[in-house]
Amino acid sequence: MQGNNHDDVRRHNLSIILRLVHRGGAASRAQLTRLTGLNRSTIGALVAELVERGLVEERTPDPTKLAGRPSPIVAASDRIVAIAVNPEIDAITVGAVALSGVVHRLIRYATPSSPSIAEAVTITAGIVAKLKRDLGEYSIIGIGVAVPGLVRASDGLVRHAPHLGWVDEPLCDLLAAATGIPVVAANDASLGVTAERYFGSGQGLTDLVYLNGGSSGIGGGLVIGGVAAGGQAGYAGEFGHTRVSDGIDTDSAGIAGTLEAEVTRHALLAALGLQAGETDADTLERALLASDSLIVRNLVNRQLDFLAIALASAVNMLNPQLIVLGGFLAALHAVDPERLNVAVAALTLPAAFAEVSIAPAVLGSNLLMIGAAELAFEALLVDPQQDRGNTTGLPLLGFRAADTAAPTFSTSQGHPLS
Amino acid sequence: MQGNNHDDVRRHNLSIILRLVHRGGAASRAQLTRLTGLNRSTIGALVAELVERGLVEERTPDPTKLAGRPSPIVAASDRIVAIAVNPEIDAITVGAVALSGVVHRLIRYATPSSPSIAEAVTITAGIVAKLKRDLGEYSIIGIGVAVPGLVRASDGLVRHAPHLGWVDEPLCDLLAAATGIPVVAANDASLGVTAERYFGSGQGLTDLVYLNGGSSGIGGGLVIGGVAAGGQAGYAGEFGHTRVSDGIDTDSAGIAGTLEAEVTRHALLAALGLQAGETDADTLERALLASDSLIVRNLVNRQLDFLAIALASAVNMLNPQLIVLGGFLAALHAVDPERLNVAVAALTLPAAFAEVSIAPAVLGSNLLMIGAAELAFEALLVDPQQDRGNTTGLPLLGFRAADTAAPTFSTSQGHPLS
DNA sequence: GTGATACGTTGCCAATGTCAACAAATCATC
DNA sequence: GATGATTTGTTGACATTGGCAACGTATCAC
Repeated sequence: MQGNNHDDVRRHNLSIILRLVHRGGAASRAQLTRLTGLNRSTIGALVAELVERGLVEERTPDPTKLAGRPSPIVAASDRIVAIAVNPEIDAITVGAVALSGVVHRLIRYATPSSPSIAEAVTITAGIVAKLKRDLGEYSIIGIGVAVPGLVRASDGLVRHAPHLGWVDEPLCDLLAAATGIPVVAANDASLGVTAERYFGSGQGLTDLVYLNGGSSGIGGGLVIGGVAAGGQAGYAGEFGHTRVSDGIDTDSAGIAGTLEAEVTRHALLAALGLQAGETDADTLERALLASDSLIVRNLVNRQLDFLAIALASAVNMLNPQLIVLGGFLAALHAVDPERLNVAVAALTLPAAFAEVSIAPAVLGSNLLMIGAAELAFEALLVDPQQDRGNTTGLPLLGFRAADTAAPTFSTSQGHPLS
Repeated sequence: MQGNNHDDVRRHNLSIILRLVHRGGAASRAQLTRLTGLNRSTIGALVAELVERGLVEERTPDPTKLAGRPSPIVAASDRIVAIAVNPEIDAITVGAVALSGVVHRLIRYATPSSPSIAEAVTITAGIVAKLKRDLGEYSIIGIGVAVPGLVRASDGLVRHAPHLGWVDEPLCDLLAAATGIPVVAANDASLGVTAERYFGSGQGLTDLVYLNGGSSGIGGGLVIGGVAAGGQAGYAGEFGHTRVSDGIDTDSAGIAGTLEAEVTRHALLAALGLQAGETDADTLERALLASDSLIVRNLVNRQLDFLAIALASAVNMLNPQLIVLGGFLAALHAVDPERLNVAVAALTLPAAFAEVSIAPAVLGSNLLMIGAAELAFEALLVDPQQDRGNTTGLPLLGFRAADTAAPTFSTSQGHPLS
């Protein structure tokens, strides 16, 4: 229950403009005027401040067919960069993502075994140090980490990452100390839903359920009423432990009859005769679609029916607009979307089912990079004036590398923003 | 994505002060200063505006033991009134609830049979007309209806109220036309969670799950991330249709093995040898606690275990701080809270279970009156300046009865606010 | 009664968005 | 190519609002 003062208005308006150009792509000043309802002169002043802070750039107007004075294009800067990190069992992936959506760098560092927390921090810090040098002229405003496990929202403590064997590890503090850059972390599936919500199949929706099927289990994330729902401590979205049967098989948490116990990637691979380590999501989907084995088909149907029970629970409880399926759940869905639809319809209230869609995730391998970068950008998007009070005259947005060697890009590719 | 201007700041600040004194009870100006972070002079100006609009009243300071000038007490007005309506199968209950929390009137109109939509509107409009006369000097700002069924949030259409037999009834429009007062409607359980959240056991919490057990089934409501989660169309919270077993019994929607199919008030009453129509929630709870029948105890245990499955799904999915149980679910809980706790713990992730509590609803029979009134107050709380632009000099907040007959109160009782 | 403390009130100030008038840049038409 | 219509950026005056400091006021402790 905080009161508003003038600074809040300015901050809010700057925040809205920055969010619009970051998430919606470049927009003309005239478009911003219409979208925000603010006055032309106000937009002019706000954009000027964002330009001065280096957060957006103004480009010459696009040639348009309309009469009238052309409006300059406002685009999020390529030079404001977040570092996205995703530690996994066999590799650590690090990306440098600009506010504009451009992925400047994408580095996958394979590890011989599942990294300990110390190894993960050391490896990441090393990659970050290199990125600092390479991206010397860019402002690195933060690091976002997508963790395959439970992450406490308040301080980024990794409560339990079963896959990696981490328990109660202060990942954020360690990585911040090792790099000198602010670090935020969250559950990977929560970040997946963030990415899908802003840049994927959930654009513009307010009530969104995301389920991701990974090799170690099923996780998910929620957007409810337009806000990412983390729950009290950030553990929301654990769909894998939803009860779907009276079976006795247990999941990773030792609970019987859950979605994660009944619907597994492992079982699908085994039925197909594929090796776990060598099969990515696309390969699995192609193999499932190509298979004419009755055993495989029966397994798929069985898993789809269990999945439907969990989705039905979510639909009845949350009345979402869209359910997004990622990982091997997307592959399952691709085999027989109609079966899933019918099964969910049979278990839900007609009114709630009427306007829900079930769709595969559209963002591919960059999903977690985009989500983790978004997490790191959030502080800046909430308050684009973070460096106010700075009297040095220098931009203080996050860390600025001292080294100014010309950057060379190994990867440079935009979000599917437009 | 709307921009802020000056009016928004003022509106927001007025809104916050009004919410504080409405939901938190009377507060001194000095307290408001501390709570909002606003300046003393600003609080003075804002409170003066609210007083002028008749929304709050300033009282002489309470005698305090502190040194210094005493601060006037700001309290929500008794004269700003919302009308709460709850149609049920055997009666229509109408209450007149003041912004201060005082319940000026509470009228239960018994109906010989389940009312049709036309009957419900006519009966309600009659009671409202009488309330208008009786409360002539008061401003009636709106009507809130708690409907036992699915209500579309966008326009208050009653999609399906199985208990009453209503399908796609434009209740809000009909009642607004019959009374001349703006009407809003929502699902009764959603309003229950609103009431519990602001005035009951969920005060100050941001993530809250509410399940209510009624004679016709099990409904519920959610507060997620501090906002009431209605889902895309307002149908969220239908916990009754969560799958809890592989059983073949079906619920009111024809779905088998759901919470509502396995956990019923009817079965409890039958085991106790009680009549449905004559047993209220308290009586049921006392009978359950007093019973030493093994059959009853086994049934209770069975129902508690099924309830635990549904609650565990909610905990894993939503990571709430509190689960509130109302109606006969509170009675079930009272019999053996520990059994329920243990059963939920066994089905949830330890991290998510660690900080969740399961508690009975504390608001009694006034629950829906308070929730429905809150729904009607919401527009005023969002924008206390609703009548700006009014040049007549008269207060235009909602309807003002023409008749000024001195009101006599049949019921006058405060919320459990303080 | 005196001082300390806490708080309301008042007048001035700074920040911000709005508005209206004007300038600039484009398209359509002649 | 000149002209008008249209759209938009720019500029300066303006209104509104909350912050702030000085002052006044009401209580308590001694």
